[in-house]
Amino acid sequence: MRTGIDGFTLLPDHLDRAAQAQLLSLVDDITAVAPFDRYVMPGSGRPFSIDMTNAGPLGWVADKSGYRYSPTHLKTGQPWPPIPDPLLSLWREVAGYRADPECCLVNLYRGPAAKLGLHRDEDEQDPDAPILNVSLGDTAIFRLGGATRKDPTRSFTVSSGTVMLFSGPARHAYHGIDRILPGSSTLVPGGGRVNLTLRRVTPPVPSPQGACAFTQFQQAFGSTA
DNA sequence: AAGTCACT
DNA sequence: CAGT
Repeated sequence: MRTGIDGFTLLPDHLDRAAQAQLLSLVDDITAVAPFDRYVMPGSGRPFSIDMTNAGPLGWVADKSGYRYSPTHLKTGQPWPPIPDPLLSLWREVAGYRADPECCLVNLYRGPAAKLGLHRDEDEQDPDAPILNVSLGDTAIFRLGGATRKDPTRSFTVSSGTVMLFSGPARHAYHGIDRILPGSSTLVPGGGRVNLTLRRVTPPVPSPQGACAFTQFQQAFGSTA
């Protein structure tokens, strides 16, 4: 589907109700191990308005010191649970990337105050891998801009089962969630929206360019010297 | 500022 | 609703 920004793909209703319910159930399994957390913003220490957790070898975290990827949950200290197979399958089907994602960030938007301001995903070391986004539950008003904060933005709704892919230029585009439309879905008990974003964090080996055998050896086996 | 708001 |  074309939308104005190169590399952006919108797939409304890509997942049927059964698939949505399955993913939500898998999110329950994730949060049983890695409970939702309410991060605070770097510097200000003000809390986000949404709850977050992760699956995968690396999880996106935030605290007063900054944004980063962590192999463990900030509060429990435990590793994140693995990314469920159906999500890996979805990535392989839709993302068109040669390596699997390392992070599934789970965002829970609940209540009228839940939003996420315009931002770019720029904490990943692999700048080329696409980002895959899955909407579950209540409809959100999503905003998509461009490469800089000054670029024009436009908003549109994303309902449960919608999948979005950000590749190429859209991979680094500003985006955010303006608000949630309460009561727009019955999928999430008690209402709310669950958003999943699948990210590749580290560059896969061997790297596409710079295919130096020694570098590949170092990347594969680690360098201790 | 992965924020919030008032105003056009 | 989009921009400041």
